[in-house]
Amino acid sequence: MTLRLFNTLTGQIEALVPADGGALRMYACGPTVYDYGHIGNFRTFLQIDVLRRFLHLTGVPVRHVMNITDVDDKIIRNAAQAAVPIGQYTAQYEQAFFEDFEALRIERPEVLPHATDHIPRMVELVEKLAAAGAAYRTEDGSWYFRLSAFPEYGKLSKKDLSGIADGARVDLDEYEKDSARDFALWKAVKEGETSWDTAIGRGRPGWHLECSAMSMECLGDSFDLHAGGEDLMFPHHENEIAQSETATHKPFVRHWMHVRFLLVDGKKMSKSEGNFFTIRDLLLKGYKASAIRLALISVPYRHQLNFTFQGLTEATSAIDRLRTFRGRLVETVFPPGETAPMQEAAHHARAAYMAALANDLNTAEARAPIFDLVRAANTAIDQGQFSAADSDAILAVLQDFDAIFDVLEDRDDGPTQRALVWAEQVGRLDDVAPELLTRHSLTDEAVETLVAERTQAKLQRDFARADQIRNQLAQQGVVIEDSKDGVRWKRK
RNA sequence: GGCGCGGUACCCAAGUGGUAAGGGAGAGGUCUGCAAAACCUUUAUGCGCCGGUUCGAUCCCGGCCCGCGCCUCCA
Repeated sequence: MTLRLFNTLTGQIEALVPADGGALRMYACGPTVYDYGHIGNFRTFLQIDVLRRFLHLTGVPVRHVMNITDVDDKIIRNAAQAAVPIGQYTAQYEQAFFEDFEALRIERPEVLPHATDHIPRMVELVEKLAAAGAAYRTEDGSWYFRLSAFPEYGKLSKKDLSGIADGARVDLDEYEKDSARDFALWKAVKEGETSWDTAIGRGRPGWHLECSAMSMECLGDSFDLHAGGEDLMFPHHENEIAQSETATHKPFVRHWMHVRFLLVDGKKMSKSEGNFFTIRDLLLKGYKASAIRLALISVPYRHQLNFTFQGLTEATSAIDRLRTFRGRLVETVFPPGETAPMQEAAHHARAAYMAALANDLNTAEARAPIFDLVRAANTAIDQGQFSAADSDAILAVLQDFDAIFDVLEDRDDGPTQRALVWAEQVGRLDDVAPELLTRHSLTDEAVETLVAERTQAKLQRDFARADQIRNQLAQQGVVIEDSKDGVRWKRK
């Protein structure tokens, strides 16, 4: 099954296949590690994770490169304020970023280049552009890209910049950019700033240059897919195309994927609006990592996602339903054999699920057949028309579902515990939801003991005692479920 | 102003030229000592408004209203 994915460059939904028949070579613009990542950042990374997981599920090997921008204006400014070297400053946020990555179960890209490790490649690229007459140096020692050298500029974002590109030239005496739209390739050193001494002078790379240099170094002059948030389309990706294609005279990227923004309560997230959330903020409020993951991927990547706390709560309930169902299949002993309706239902669910994903990664549509299957199977089980092979077939479908969504296994405790430890370290315990602190006051063994005592009480028809224990456990976040096959409990 | 996206039930959210997936929430019921879980039933003659094309439009075309994003650092 071939993935059909919208291509920003052509405006069409097109098959995404490796050009050379080997691994699909993809590049995603990664984080600038100057602060904690927010849910908007992670929506983009999660959607890219859905893409790579689907490629894997369909047997397409992937070589995925994501850069770490570890030098830029904000980093230099913040590191100076903290009076530490930028490498020390960025290390803590890079570590935090990957902790959040792991909490959300985002798969690690194959290659994670750091900008500061690839300065020579960037310098080479500037030299190459300068030789071609497409880059020039200003009096202060900065280098700019000459937009007029690349007539196709604007082809990705569909902007017509012809009127601006030919705008008024300024006198050479003013030592300014030749054209207002020309963008910086290399920024000359300023007093006290981190810089590199190179053949093109002392300074540091511009952001756009970093991505061109590292992507081509890791993936070749032309590669299959480049992904990022919609805001990067212009000017960042447009500039990457201009630099790269001017330098190589080859098509830079065949397929461009842009993830639309996440809104919070209908508005773009920003610190000034007060609707700005990091993953850690949500974990401390008591939301589960799996719920965050599901909420952020359930709306297809080409649609705006309006993030709300209610949405997180709904995702939590949806996950509970799936986990409960799977638990039922795993724990129940069904009679041997298979039933035609259930085999058919399983087959149909998988086909519908895969087709929805193959169609431009429609995650919302992909969920539906899975929930249909849950209902059909639960009904069949209740009616005693369900066999062991049906269970196996459905578990296999769930496994494929989880190969993308990855929420069925309850691994939520780890991220929450780590967030609590972090909150203590950085002095944010005041932001922790109270129930989170009491939730884990009971060990599994203690719960088992109480559950056993309650079962005993029930056998003796001492329902008052049994209910008392159940209430006590509920207050500590443990839910009890009685069934024919025994007592189940889970942490809420 | 330029470019682009969206407006579907109480909420979230797919989708199709032939009469509306799924999730959540609510209500009633089955089961249960009672709950929980699970299942069943139920909640849009309707898909922003007005025209047009069509045998037929929520889905195509035009206009209007409303919301949002990008155009500057930004996922």
